[in-house]
Amino acid sequence: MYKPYPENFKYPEIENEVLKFWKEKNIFEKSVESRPADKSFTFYEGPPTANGKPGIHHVMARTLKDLICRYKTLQGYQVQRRAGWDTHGLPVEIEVEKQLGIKSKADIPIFGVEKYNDACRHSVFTYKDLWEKMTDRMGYWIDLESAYITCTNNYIESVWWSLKTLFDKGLIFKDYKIVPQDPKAETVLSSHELALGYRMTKDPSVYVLFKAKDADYHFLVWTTTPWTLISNVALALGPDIEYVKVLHKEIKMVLAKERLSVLGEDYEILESFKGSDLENVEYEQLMDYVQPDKKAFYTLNADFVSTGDGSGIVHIAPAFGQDDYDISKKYGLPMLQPVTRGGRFTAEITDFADQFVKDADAGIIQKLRAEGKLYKKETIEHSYPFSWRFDDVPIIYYARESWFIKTTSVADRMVELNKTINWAPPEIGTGRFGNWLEDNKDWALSRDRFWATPLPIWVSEDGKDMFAVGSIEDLKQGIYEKDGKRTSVSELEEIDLHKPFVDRIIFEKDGKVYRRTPELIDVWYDSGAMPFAQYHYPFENKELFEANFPADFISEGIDQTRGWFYTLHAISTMLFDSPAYKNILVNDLILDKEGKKMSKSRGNSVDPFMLFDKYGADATRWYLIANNPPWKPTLFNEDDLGDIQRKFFGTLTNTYSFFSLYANIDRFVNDKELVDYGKRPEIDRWIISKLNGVVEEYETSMDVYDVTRAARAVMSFTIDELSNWYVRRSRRRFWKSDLTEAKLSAYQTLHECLLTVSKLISPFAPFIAEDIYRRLTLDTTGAEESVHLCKFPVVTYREKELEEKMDAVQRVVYITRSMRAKHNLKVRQPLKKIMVAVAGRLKEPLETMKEVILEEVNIKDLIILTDDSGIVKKSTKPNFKTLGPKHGKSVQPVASAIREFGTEEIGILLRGENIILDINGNRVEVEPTDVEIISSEIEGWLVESEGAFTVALDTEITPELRDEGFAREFVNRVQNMRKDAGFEVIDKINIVYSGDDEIKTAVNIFQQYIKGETLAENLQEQEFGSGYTQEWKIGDHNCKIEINKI
RNA sequence: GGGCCUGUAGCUCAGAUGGUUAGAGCGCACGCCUGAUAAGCGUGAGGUCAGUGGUUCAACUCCUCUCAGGCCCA
Repeated sequence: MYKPYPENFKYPEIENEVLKFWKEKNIFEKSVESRPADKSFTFYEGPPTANGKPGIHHVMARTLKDLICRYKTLQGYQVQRRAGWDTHGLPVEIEVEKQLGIKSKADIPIFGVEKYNDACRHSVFTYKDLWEKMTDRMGYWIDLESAYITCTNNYIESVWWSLKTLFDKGLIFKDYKIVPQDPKAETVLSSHELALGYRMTKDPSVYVLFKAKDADYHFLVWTTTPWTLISNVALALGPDIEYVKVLHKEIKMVLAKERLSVLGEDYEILESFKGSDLENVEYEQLMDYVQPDKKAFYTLNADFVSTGDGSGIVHIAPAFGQDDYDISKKYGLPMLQPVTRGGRFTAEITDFADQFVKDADAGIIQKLRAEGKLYKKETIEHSYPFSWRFDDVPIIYYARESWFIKTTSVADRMVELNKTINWAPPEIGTGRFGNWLEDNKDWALSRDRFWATPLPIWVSEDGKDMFAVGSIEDLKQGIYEKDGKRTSVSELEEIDLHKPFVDRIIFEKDGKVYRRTPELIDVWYDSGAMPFAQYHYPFENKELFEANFPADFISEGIDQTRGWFYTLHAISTMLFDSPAYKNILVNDLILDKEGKKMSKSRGNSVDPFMLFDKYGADATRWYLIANNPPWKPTLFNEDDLGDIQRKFFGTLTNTYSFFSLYANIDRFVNDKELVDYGKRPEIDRWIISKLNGVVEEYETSMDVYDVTRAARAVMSFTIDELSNWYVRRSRRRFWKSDLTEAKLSAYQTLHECLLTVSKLISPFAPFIAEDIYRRLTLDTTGAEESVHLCKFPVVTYREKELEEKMDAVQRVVYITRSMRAKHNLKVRQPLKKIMVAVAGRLKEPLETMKEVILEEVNIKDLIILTDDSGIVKKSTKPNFKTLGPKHGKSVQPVASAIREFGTEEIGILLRGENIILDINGNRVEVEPTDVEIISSEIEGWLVESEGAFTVALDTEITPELRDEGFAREFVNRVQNMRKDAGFEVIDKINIVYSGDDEIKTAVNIFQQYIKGETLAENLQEQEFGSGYTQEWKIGDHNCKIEINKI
C-alpha cells in the first residue's frame, strides 16, 4: 500500500509529523552513528549569540551548513555536528545595561561588577529557546545538548592556554591604538556602535598657515578639527603630488597645485615641486603649549595624502588619528596628548584647560586669527559619528594603550596557508579575505569592559615584569584577596574565570606583587579559539581535537570575513601553523524585494517562523538555495516561495500521488525482482538514463559546493523530464492492461525515479524527502528506516544515444504542436501525416520512435525524409567554430562562398568529400565539418524549421479523420462528465446521447473506441433517463449526453 | 578614498574554455489540453546584454575607462 496524500494537505503539517518521527526514532543520532568513525567529515559550527533573535539570514546560513552535512552523510561520512554559543562581549553588556537602566560605563563599578556580570551571565541565553525552536523547526540537525559555551571555565581555560602560548612566544605586547571614544561615558566604541551614531553635522573647516623655519614662506594646511592643532607634530605631503609656492595676498605659501582653487583667482606661482622634494623641511610649532621630547615639526611624505579636498597638506597629530599614529611610528615622531579620556584639555593648555575639546575650537580659531596664522575659516557639513547613548556628544578619536597580538609576524604564513583553503566562491578567498591578510595589522586584542574572557596577564606593581597564566592549575599558585582577607586560590572551592574574581588574585614572586592587567579580550578571540576550546584542549580530549582539526567544512555569512573566518585562521596559524578549515562556503546578505537591507527599524525583516507555518521549512530552504547562488545577495520575495511550493513540491507530490493511485489499484509492491534495464521499454530506459544523468550532475556540483546548480538540476528533472514527459507519456500504461512485465517495468521505473529524487533532495528539503521516501518504502523489506540513513545513489544505467533520440523526438513534437497551434488545428483532431526532414544520422533513431511522436501529436503517419528524397531543399550554413581557427582574417569570404553552395556541392559534402574553392586566388579546402547542412524547405508543404529539424504538416482533414475527431471530442465530454458526476476512475457506465447525423455517424463508427476509453458497457441513442445529463457543443454540432453508473 | 561583488526581458535568474537568431520561470495577452488537474502545454508581445573605447575574422563573454547598485574597510 502506498499511502496517498490527502486532498489539501499542508506541508507544515507533514513537516511536524516528520519532526516527531525523527525524534521518536533518533534518526539524527543514527545518521551519525551508522557511518564509520574512521571516515569522518569535520564540521565547525560558528557560535551565534543567543541574546538576539534569529532571522531569515540565519535560516540561510543554517540551511547551507545542514545541507552540506547531510550530503556528506549520504555519501557515507560520519559528520559530528556540535552546536556552540557565543556568550561574551558587548552585545550582551548592552542588553543588560538596557535592562538595568545603566547609563554609562562609569556606573558599572558603582553598581557592582559582580552583580553586573551575573546579570550578563543570565542574559546570555535570553533567546536560546527561540534559537533552538528555529533550529529544530527548520530541520537543522546539530547536537544542541553538547553545545560548547564560551563563558564556561573549561572554555576559558583553553583560551588562556592559547594566550599564554602566544605570550610566551613574545606575540603579545602593549601599544597605542587610536580608538573612537564616547567622551561622556569614557568608553571605547565598537565599530557597530560607531555605525549607529553617524549623522550630518557642521564643523569648522579651517586653513592654517605653518611658517617654515628660517624661511619666508608658509605651508597651507587644512583641518576640520582645529583642537588637534595643539598636538601637531608634523605635516604630511603626498610624494607624487605636485605642489606650488605662490604669492597670494602678500604671503608666500605652499599648497598642492590641484587645490589652488582654494585661493580664488588672485595668486602668482613662484615655484613648483613634487611632494618628495619637500621632505624634511622644518617649520615653527603652531601653538607651543606642549613641548615634544623627540624631534618634531618637519614635513614628511605619506601615501594617504589626497588632493580631493583641503590643501594637499595634512597636519599630523599622532594621538588623534590612526593614519597619524601609523606614520608617527614610521618616522619616530613624538606623541602629544594633552587631552583627558573625558575629552577635556589638560592643565598644560592654559588657555583652554578643562574645556571640552570640541568646544575649544572657536577659541583656538580666534587665537590663531589674532596671531595671523589663520588663512581662512569656513563651515563644512559632513557625516560624523556621535554617541548613540547621549544627545549631541561627538565621538573623539583618541590614543589609548591596548594589548596587541603580533599577527604581522605570521602575516606571510597566513597568506600562504590561505592558499590551501578551498573558498566558495573563490573570489572571497583571494579578494576580500586575501587582501585583508596581505594588509595585515596587529590584532588589537584588549577591551576595557567587564563581561568577557579576562586577559590572563599579571603585571608586577612596578610595571617592569609580567607573565601569563595558562591554566587553573597555574592560577592556584596565586592568592585570593578580598576585603583584606587573603586565601590561597588552591583552597577555594569555586573558581570563576571572570571579573571581578580573577582581579582579586595576586601573585608574589621574588618579592614582587603581581596584579592582573584589568583588560578583557576581544570576543572574536573566543570564537576563533573554538577548534580546541570546544574540547577543553589541551587539558582533555587530545585525540579528539587532533582528529577533528582542521575542519573539513565551515559556512557562515560574508560578514564573518574579518570576524570568525579571520580569527580562526589567525589563531590556528599562530598556534598550530595550520589553517583551521579546508573548505568554506560563504553566504551573502538577504535583502528585501527592493534590494534594501533588512532591519527591524525599516520593518522589512521577515519572521522565519511565519514562513515555516505558511510555506513550510522545505520550501523556505529550497527557495533560499535554488533562487540564486547563496554567495550572491538574495532579493527576498515571498511570492516566489509560493511558486516553489506549487511548482516543485506540488509536482513532486502529485507525481507520487499518480504513482500511488495506480500502484494501489494494481497492488504493485516493490519486492519483485527488477526488470533488467535493458529489457524495459524505451521510455523507461530513457527516464532512468536521465535520472542517472542528474545524479552525476548533482554530485559534481555538490562536490564543488555549487548547491544552487545541484538543486536546480533536480528540480528541472522532476518537473520537465519526470512529470511532464515520462508520466504524461506513460499514463496509459498505468491504467490500461494487466500487470504484465511492461507494466511492472513502468512501476519499477517510476518508483526508482521517485526514490532517487527523494534521496537527492534530502539534504535540501529533508522533510518532504523523508515523507515521500517513507511512503515509497512502507512495504519494502530491508529498506532504510529513513531517507537520511540511505547511501547516495550509485549511477547504474546510462544510454546517451537514447537521450539524444528522445531529445530529437521532443523537438519534433514541440515543433508540430506549435504548428497546430498556429493553424488552429486542435490536438484532438487527428491529422493525416507529417514529414520530418533531419540530418542523416537522426533518421534511424526517429524511425524507431515513430509511435511516440504520432501519439503525442495525434497524427496518423510519419514520414522521415531521406536526404535524397528530392523534395527536401537544403541550404548551408558556415560553421565558424571550425572555420575561424583555420582561416582567421579571411574567414568571411569563405563563409559567404559556403552560403552560396547549391545541390551539387551539398551532394559532395554529404558524401564526405572535400570541396576546393578559389578565394581571391587562394586555394581553400572546405571539409564537411566546416558546413552545417539544413533542410529548410519541403516543396509544396506547410513547413516549420528549427535548427536541424524541419517538419511538414498535411492539414487536409478527410471525412474519416473528421469523424475520428468527433469521436475524440465525444470521449472528452464523457470523461469530463464522469468527473463532474464524481465517478471513480474504475466505475463502469452506460451512455445515452442525442445529436445530429454527423455526430451519430462518428459515434457509430467509433463505438468500440468510445466504449473502451470511457469504460462504457452501452452507448446508445435513445430516450434520456434520470442520469447525469449535460448538453455540449462539438464544433458546430449540438449534442446531449447522459451517463449512468452501472 | 581603498578593496571585492553585481548590472542580460516589467520582475527573479541561466548563459563551459570568445563562434554569428541571447534563454528559462514569473507576470501580461491569446489559445490549447484534461482518467495527475486550485496543475499542465503552446503561441505572442517584451532585450542597442548599463555605457564607452579597445583586442579579434568574430565579444553578453577578454582588456581600459565611465556610470549605477550592494557589501566590507578607512
